[in-house]
Amino acid sequence: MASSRRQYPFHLIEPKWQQAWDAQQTFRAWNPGEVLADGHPFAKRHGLSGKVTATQLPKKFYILDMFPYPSGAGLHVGHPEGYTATDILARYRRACGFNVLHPMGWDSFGLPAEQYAVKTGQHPRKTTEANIANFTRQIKSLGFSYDWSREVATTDVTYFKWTQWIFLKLYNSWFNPETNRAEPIETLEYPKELRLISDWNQLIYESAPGEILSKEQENDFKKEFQEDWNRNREKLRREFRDSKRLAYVSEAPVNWCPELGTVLANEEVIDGKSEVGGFPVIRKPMRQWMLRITAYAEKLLADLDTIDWSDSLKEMQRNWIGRSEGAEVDFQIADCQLPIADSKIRVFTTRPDTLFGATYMVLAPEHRLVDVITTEEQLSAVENYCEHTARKSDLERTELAKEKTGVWTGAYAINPVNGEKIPIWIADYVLASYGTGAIMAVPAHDERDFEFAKKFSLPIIQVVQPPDAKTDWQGFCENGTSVNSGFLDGLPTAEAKKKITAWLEEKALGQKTINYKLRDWLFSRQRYWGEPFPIVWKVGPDGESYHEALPESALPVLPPTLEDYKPTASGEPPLARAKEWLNEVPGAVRETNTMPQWAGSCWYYLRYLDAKNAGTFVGKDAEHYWMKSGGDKPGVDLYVGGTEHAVLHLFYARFWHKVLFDLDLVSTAEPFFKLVNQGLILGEDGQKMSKSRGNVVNPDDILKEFGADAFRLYEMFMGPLEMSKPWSTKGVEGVYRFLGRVWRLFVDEKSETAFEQAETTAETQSRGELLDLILLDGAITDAAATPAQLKALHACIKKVTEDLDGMRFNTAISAMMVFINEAMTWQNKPVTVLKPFLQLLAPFAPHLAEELWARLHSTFGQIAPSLSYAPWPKFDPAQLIESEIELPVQVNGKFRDTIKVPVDADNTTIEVAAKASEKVQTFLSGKTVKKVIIVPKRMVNLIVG
RNA sequence: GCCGGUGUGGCGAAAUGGCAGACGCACAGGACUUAAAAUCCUGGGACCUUAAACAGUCGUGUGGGUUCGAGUCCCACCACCGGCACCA
Repeated sequence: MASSRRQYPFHLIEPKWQQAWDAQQTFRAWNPGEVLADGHPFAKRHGLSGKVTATQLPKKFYILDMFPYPSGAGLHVGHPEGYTATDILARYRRACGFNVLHPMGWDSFGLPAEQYAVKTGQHPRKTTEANIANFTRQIKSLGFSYDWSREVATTDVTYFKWTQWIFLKLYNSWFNPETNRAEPIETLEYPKELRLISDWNQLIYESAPGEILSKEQENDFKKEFQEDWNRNREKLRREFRDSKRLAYVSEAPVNWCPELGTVLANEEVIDGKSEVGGFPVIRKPMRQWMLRITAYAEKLLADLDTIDWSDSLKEMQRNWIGRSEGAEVDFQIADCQLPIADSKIRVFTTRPDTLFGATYMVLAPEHRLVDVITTEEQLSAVENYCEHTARKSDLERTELAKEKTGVWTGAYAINPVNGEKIPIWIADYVLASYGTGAIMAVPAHDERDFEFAKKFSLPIIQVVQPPDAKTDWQGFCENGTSVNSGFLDGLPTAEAKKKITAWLEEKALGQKTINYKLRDWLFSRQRYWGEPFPIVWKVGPDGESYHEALPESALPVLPPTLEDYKPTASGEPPLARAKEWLNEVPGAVRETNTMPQWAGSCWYYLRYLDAKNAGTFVGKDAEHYWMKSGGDKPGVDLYVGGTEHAVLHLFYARFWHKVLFDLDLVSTAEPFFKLVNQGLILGEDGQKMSKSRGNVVNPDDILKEFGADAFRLYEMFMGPLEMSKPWSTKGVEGVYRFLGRVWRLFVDEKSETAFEQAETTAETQSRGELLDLILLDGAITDAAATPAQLKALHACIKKVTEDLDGMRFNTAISAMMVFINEAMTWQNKPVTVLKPFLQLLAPFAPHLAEELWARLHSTFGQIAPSLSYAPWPKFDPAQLIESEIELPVQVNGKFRDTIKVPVDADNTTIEVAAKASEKVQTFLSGKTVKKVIIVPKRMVNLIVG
């Protein structure tokens, strides 16, 4: 493939500068309190030395990439798209004088390494390390300006120790609805009967009000109470406490894949089958760790308004949270002999105004009361139905959505507004997990209820009149006016909702409620290659087991060494195989689940701030400087990554961050101020890149043939960052040619020929020195620039600067192409024009720019200041001002000609000039000019009739 | 079904309501070369006229509208991509 002649010796230039940046730690970012390296270009630029304080440091700019999972397949061309965009901006911001934090790391826990371990017995750490090494090589070969001293990997013990530590924080916190924030579990108030024995007098008074006890009686009471306490209350207190923690245990149905012998996350299940292997997945209840993310639903929703994310992304998160306002209403079960708690069915509805139209009720098949209310005659039918639906997966339930199914329980409920007896059905179109798991069915004004009612011939009563009389009221689900609704009649929907809700509250039949689709986060996986929980299980005096957190001093909890990484035959996680490890803590057994891959990525952006800190997850000063006090924007200034993480990662990370914020461990409510999703890069055929399609492009191949600068430039030139766009290797050649033209603008052609000849015969080792054979073009001088040259330069500065601010990389590159196309025609090339141009090019093609920058300086006997920290060129508008401008002339709105007029010409002059144009005259002849529209400096339009 | 995004030459794309197609790819012609590659120069939306050009007409998914003027703003629709999907 690489047969054609190189445009320029990138194969020597790129490694040369990558090594130089590495050796000088050019891109090292400095924290407050750190001692700057002597002579570091950052120190020179900002006139700093020695130990720096937060106030001495310039403004921070935190620019972050979503760190990759280091897969065995290596980098694909999609990764460098976002990485290049952020790198360009990082370099640009450095030139603008910011203290830029631009780190990289590895989301290295994950299933592939584990599955490889199951197959081969190779420890996942080995696979992971090899993959990280390969990713590092590939990423470094692209010349990104990462501060590698801050590299983190979620699988590093020094990292996941703090992931476990944060888990302990979650475990040891509860969400206080009164203060509306997470608090240490110690602030939890227990119900009266569970309070600690802190005040005997109070206790004695409460158990025997009005009595005065003798000393003896009091002692007896204390003894008895203490014994009773020891028997029961400690356990009850613990259960109460555990039920409030942000990390808690529940029995939840999970996606169990018998074939793989593991539980899968929802996102790993596609169409009811495992993403890997395509094996069937069934629902199975298992003991699981959950995180109480639902407590943060409102904050996660409200704070979206404070961050600069795309509307579509915010919308996805809003949908995920699924907030809906409505009311809960209690329906009395008719002819009911049950205890009070069981005698009512509570429903959630967003349309309480339609209550008069409720003609039946539906319970989810899993609803608690199904067994209780079903009548003798209906028993077998109901049992049958429940059993049938239980066997269906979620997918089957929705797939069969077109055809509603259900069965009558034989029972009735009383509609609280009109006392009507309405039948209670069960149907799987009602989900147990949303709302109360029961609904009031209003078939006239709900599509699903309407369908169901038609199928089972249930009554349909109109209670909403559509605003347009022609609209059919049957199945009308929007807002209208209440009818057939007693005291609501005539009210528009919004008001009817308010009135009925107030009425229900007054009668204690219901209340206004807010419901969320969001569920708590299932946080445990039955895997080996994840963070072990810092949790042990103990057995209480009653023989029941309970969980307990390990102390911070027990961190990190390391995973055991195993021979076999498969889950046990009984379906227990692989960690259960390590008998010794399991029983390491005296009197306790370790938790054998591990955390999901999302755990590590929930806080890595914080670890970067202070990656080496052994004493805490992130130092306070570093956190405060980078996240809050040091810059214009709170949190990460710019976060770039793919849409595939639009909900999960970005949602989970926001949640953790908010908990840490509540616990006073971070200083902002949101982690990522601005977020941009880069678009997908498709294959050359316009299809998604995939091995099976055979359209995958390997960056290594492109780099080898065209170099890193061309690769970077092409990825940015393809189109707007956020769009999906197809790859074109021909397109790479185009920008590669552009870089070649830049090179030829600067170098002497004869010397390059000499270099090429020398290179073919040279030893490999000495090839780097051969670069010295290449000389600068003699036309480059320190002569003054012409106005035309300055105009070309400043037009370019303006466009590139504006486009970088707006992240329009493709048009910035085209502006540089325009400059080069013009500069190629110059006989004299003033150094004062070429230097600023190289600065503009530097963020995009840093290796080539550095090389030429160094040559320009050395040729003119100067020592080159670091290009990476050279102040960004200033645009001078004076250089673009012209004495004459071209104006388009339209006749009746159609373009006919252009005229040249002085830039400050008045309207009369312009009108005369426009009418004088020959081409225009042909359209004016025989007609009168009725109106002249002149937009200063833009155009002229003559209206004729 | 709902939500979001995108529709512009052969292709990737560009255009604060003001000369549509900058820049690049591919293509064609020319220069250089023994030749090729590389490089440099030139051309190019469609149609119609023409020896050629000039001029002209049409042209930004479709149909309307606002405006002196619309790729851009408004209304309705179509297609493709992404997300959600019985959430009461």
